[in-house]
Amino acid sequence: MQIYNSLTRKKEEFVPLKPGHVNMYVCGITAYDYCHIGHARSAVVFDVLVRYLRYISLQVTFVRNFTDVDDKIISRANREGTDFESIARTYIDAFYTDMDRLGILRADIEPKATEHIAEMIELCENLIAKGHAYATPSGDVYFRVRSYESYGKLSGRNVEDLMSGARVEPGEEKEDPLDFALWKGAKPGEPFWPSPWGPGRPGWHIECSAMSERYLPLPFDIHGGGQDLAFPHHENERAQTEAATEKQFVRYWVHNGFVQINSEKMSKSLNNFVTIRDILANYLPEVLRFFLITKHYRSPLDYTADALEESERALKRIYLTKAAAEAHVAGTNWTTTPLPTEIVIEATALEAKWDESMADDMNTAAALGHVFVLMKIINRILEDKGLKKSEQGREMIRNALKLFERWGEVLGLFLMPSADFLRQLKDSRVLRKKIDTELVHTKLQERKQARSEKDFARSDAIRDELLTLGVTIQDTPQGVQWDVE
RNA sequence: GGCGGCAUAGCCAAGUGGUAAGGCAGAGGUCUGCAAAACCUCCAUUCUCCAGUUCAAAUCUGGAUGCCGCCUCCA
Repeated sequence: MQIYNSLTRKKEEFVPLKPGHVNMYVCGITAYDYCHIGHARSAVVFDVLVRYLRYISLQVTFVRNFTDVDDKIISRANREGTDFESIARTYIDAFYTDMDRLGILRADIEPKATEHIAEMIELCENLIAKGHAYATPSGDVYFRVRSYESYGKLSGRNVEDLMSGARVEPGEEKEDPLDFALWKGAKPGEPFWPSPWGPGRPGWHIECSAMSERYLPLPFDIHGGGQDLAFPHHENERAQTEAATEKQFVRYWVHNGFVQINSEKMSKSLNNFVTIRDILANYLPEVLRFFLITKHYRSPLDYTADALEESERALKRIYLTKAAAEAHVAGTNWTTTPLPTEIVIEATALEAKWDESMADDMNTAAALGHVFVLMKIINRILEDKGLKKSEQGREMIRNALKLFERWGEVLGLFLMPSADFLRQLKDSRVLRKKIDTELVHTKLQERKQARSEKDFARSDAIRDELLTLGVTIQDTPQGVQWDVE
């Protein structure tokens, strides 16, 4: 496949270092709050990447860490009068709850920073020994940025440009404003671990360097994370690991784009964070997942309620088609009517097109387009009385269902039994629109009575009344059905 | 100020040299007591603007305009 490498700023052919095997590390969360939709996007993007790599028969070792000690965790613990461990535990548990609902596969290795303090200390010692870092009297250790000559390459900046924005906080003992902390001496009331520089705790960047090197041989193939992590976090990781090991750190850097809320950046000051929980209170997890892959992973994605509802409608259509297809292939008495060649040609081409889209820097937006074409093919057969009974048509639909399954496995979509999805969707809409189902059933009874008396004026009046509540009804041969729009 | 990205129909969105995927909305049709849902068909001679390269440009180059991100914790 082709993948965009942030380091070279180009799409490159992805060739794992060890044939057939991919080593991949993605920065996980800092466990100090509930995950928001931005975390969800990052998680889904790399989840699809792992699933896709496995789909193309590569073995993947996937490492995703947890930062479970950090300034923000500590300050939240202080604010809530508890310890940092309990804050970290709470939000790691919440992470699993949310991500499981989104169908995010567990990573193969999920290290926690506090379990790897020894490796971090060792890395600091190594950097000091090589002259890339230095300890200060108060027990901090800083990385000597100017000692690593390609600093800035990943994020596309040079040290001179960085100088203008750099500053030294009061109390810092840096040789150079650009230097960053590898180890922070403990202040009163903070958690600490013993070290050669006195009690303290690791800086954020060193955690990922230590944990990735601990579990993956260098250089490893893919390092992922959100776009904002490129600088300074990934830049610093790269500097630390390459300076310490004198080996290349990462072969392909992959960064996902941001989620915006109503065209604005999510930020503390705008107070517009939307958590996964907020969304899943109103929408099915699969709807959110679908929405998150409707756009290419490197582009910004704008979250709005309308956009999510559009995804919901689209998914509903897909499941309806899938349900119809499944019911159809279970039938009997087939004919030898041949399928028109143009349908056969289009369907045959579709699988290759889908593969091409995904192989092109994981173009999920294009891949979803092909899913809709597949639906159209299924529906064309189902709607044509001749083709519907045809043996060839049935085979085509069977194949289409197999494709749905294979593609769905990669995208993490369309995996529920159709009836379950459709039922859950209706329940979710009833809840969201606060529909009084008792009232609906009463009204439907009245309408049934009216219809049996051929009192269509009254029947239609009831229908209009329900419509104002957001309830649509359909008269089918199996009786009346209702749904929420 | 430095670095980077984006600009495709009413809206969302693919498309990096060969003549505009897909979705939503809209129009027509099938179905229906009428509807709805579902399905089918139609819906950009054109890709922000200007200049250039080329047999050929939404795609490459230069310029203009507009929007956005990073440079500080951030997915």
